[in-house]
Amino acid sequence: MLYSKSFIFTLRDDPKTAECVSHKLLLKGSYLSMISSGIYSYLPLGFRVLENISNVIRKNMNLAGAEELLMSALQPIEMWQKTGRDQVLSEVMFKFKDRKNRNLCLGPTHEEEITEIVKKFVLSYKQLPRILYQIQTKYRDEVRPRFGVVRACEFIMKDAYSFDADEDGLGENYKKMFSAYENIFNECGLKFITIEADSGPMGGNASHEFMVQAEIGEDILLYCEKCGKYFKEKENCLDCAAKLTEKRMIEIGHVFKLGTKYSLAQEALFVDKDGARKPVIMGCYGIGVSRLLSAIVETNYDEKGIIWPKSVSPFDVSLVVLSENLKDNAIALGDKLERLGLKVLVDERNDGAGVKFNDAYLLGNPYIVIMGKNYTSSGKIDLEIRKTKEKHNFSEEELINFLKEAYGK
RNA sequence: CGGGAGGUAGCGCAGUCCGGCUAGCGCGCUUGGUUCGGGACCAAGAGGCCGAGGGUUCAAAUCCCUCUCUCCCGACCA
Repeated sequence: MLYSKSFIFTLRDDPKTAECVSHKLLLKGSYLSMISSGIYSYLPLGFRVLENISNVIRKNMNLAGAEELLMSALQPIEMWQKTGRDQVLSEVMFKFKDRKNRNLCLGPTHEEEITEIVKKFVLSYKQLPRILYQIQTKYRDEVRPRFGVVRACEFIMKDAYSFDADEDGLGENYKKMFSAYENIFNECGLKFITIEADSGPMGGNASHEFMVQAEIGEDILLYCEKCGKYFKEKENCLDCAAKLTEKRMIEIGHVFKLGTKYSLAQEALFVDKDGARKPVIMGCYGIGVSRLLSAIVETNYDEKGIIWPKSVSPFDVSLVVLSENLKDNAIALGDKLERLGLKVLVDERNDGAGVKFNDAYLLGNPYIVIMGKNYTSSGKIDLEIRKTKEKHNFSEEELINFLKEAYGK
């Protein structure tokens, strides 16, 4: 992909409307475009990262035996009346009427809808257990949207729902999802912690939150420097009694054991082995996909810009060409790398070296490859690792082998 | 929803107290030339209903009123 043909328009100055690091860098790097407060469009770069995150999630959900579907965002209010959550979530729902005067909302979450679907098809214990998930846009009329895509009114969420015939089954699925989440966040380069949480308006009897530490975190946990443990309560460390310090945390995922709250209210019943009709036992598991964009940046950046983990970066390589007469060579090298399955952004713009380097640092792709006077004089290509700043001087063949190895190609 | 800060060119800002504007500056953009391994230089250009509406005044970006949008702190947050 050629830089000059890409929809990449970095800003030189920090955007004024952004205060926090991730929001600033995502706007500055033209990953996002703000439409209104809490409403964002993902530009091609941002969309690439979103897709990469989604694919990490898909891979791990599928491995855990979950099946992907896509539910409607448009929902009739009546669906919510059975569980009473039309009242509970009334404030956050975007509500309106259709031409037949029917009350609709844009789904803020999907427990009710998935329960209606499962109720229709799952009639026997033989059809259990199941895990279904989707990656879909949610709508919440937030009181105070903030930090860009961290808390937005329209956002992308991965929501999964498990269905079991008994508590043991739920326990197993809960564990499966829990460890899938650990894999997902690890692969996304996030240093997360887990903590037991209240289930709040979701209902249910057990839940864990996955959190990363960041300045802009909206939740506060107490941290023990000695034990490296986090606590919710304002006591001293339960292990070593040391004083605790406050840490701000971003919630990136949340898993809940829902039990029968929804299945009872919506009469999602199945016939068990003993012939009795019983409510299906549910769990739900959410990841803020668009929020991860911010969370990853918030925890992976330096003074020059973003440092994407390899798993989610928009490109694998920023190939910077510093001489106009090397353009063709660079494009040829880019093609070669792309045929190996690498994503390469060839910066062949007629701009000074500083501009190109700074943009490469800002955009944050893991490898910066430089073709310039070293190539002209000795056929050598420079490579800089964005994260470690480590530099190499390679022949073309060495470079290709290095990148092949780095990406297991 | 309470408190605070803001809205002037695509982006970042000055000007607002103390009215005189035919509204500036930097970046970016266009054209030509010189540069070309670290946000280059010269020359010539284009680009604004000064957030919106009303008022005061000979005269409003500037003063007054109303509204609106954005950001921050807090409350809230599946």
